[in-house]
Order: sequence, then structure tokens, then C-alpha cells
Amino acid sequence: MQVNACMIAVMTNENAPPDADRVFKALADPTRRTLLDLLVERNGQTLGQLCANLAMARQSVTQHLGILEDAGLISTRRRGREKLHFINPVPLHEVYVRWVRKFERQRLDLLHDLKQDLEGDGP
Amino acid sequence: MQVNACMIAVMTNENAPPDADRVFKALADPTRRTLLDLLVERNGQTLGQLCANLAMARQSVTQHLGILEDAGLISTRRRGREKLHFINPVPLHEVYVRWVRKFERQRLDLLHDLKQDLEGDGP
DNA sequence: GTCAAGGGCAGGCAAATACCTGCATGATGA
DNA sequence: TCATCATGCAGGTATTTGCCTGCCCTTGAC
Repeated sequence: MQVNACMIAVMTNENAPPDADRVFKALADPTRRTLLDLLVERNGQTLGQLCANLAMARQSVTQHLGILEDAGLISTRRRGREKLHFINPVPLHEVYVRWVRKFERQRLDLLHDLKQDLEGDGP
Repeated sequence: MQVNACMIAVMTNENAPPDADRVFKALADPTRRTLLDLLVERNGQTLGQLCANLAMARQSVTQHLGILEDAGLISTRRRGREKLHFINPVPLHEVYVRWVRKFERQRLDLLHDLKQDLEGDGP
């Protein structure tokens, strides 16, 4: 695989402010999560290809893709009259680092306490 | 710390269907994320205590807490006339396991490809 | 050039959302 | 008991959201 400008932009997160709010709002819709799933299956699909799986007007899919792009979760590239869509895993990772980890700490503490308690209740 | 019925419910996720949609929708609002942050800081706060940090009518905060509880992100317990709110990290972990990880794979692949490419371009 | 394919843009509409006010209810303490 | 504190419940409204239809622009094949 060749590294191109698009991938560099993806890795460095150039054209997407790491706005947690946009990322969460983008992920809040099932249609948009389906779109991301479709792109995980096969990256670089066109609008038309994505529409084929969605039982929805093309324009609605365009709106959803726009929201995903604003959140930085996908990036696009034009090839002739087609528009290709690529997934961008970076914002989700940043949300994980900044957001999910602190809850993970609480979860592990709970597990620890539970384990301690169960051991204390042994015979 | 003593393990009680509430904690067991939290760990086993009794009263909360692991509905990814509700979790994402619940996390999509900044007020609700602030509420979770407040509970991470100090667990077991009452409605009134949480309201004190939020420049918003009490009833609105109640609504937000209800949505968080429906998503299984918090659980509550009554103490006299007060209602205590506890954070529940389990649904967020499930969302991470089911959702963030597959993107993490894509991210690491991108990093790998980028590394390979940069090494290939060396002197 | 001509024409179909792929996509963009604008406007509209119904439902969901995020606030609010007003009043009712149960618990606490003098 | 009775006043007060913490919370619940029932609407009400303005904004946002998700979907649509209709029309226009570019691209590629002939």
C-alpha cells in the first residue's frame, strides 16, 4: 500500500478539529454507525455504493456523510465524477484516550473491590 | 469499601440492556457528559449537588439524568428524601469493546503502513 | 455535441430534543 | 403538626434533526 497525501492528512488529523462533541453527536445516529461499518468492511466506497445498502434517499446519505466528515471520522477524495469515502480512526481514538479511559479506571476499581470482597467472604 | 447490591447490579449490568444506541445518544449531549464528569470526580452525588454546577433548571437536569440512567451509564439509590447517583462504567466499556476496537485495528494498520513507507524512503 | 451517471444545493416537513414554568408529593426537623 | 427541603410529574415552546422532493452542475461514454 502506498502512503499518499490523504493518508497523511488522516494520520495528522489536519482538516478536523478534535471536537469531542461532534464525534459523539456523529456516532449518536444508527445510520451513521452503519455507514462507518460499511466503510470498515470496504474502505473507499462511493456515495452511490453506500446508498445501495441503506434504503434511504441519496441526499439523506449525503447529509449523514457530511456530519461524519465534519466530525473527522471520514475523509473524502474525488476521482473523476465519483467521490470516495475513507474512514479515519484517529478522532475515535482521541475520544477513547480522553474520555473512556477514566471510566475504565472506575471499572477496574470496582472489579478490584468486588474481588477483595468475595475473597473476604470465603470459607 | 463494601460491596453491596447496587454494585453487584452495576457489575452484572442487571437493569440496563446494553443498547449501544442509547449509550451513544446519551453521550451526545455536553451537559450529560459534564454530569458524568462530576460523578467521576465524586461519586454518589444528589440531584441538588449536581444542579449546583450546571446553570440550568433542576427539572432539566433530572431529564438528563434519566437519559443517562436509561442508557445504563448511571444507577441511583434513594437515601431518605435524597436520590444518590452512581456512575456505571460497564456500558461504556462494552461500547469500547464492540465499537472502538475495530477502528483501532484500522488505525494501527495505517501507522504500520506509514512507518513502512517512511523507512522505504530513507537514504 | 449529446446524454446518462454521479453528485451538489435549496427548501420543506414531521418528529425528537432541550430547555422552561407550575404544581404535587414524600421526608425531615422544630 | 407543620413548615421546609429534595424531588417527581405534567404540560409548553423553540430549536435541532432526519428525512424527503425538486432542480442544477460536472464527468465520462458514445
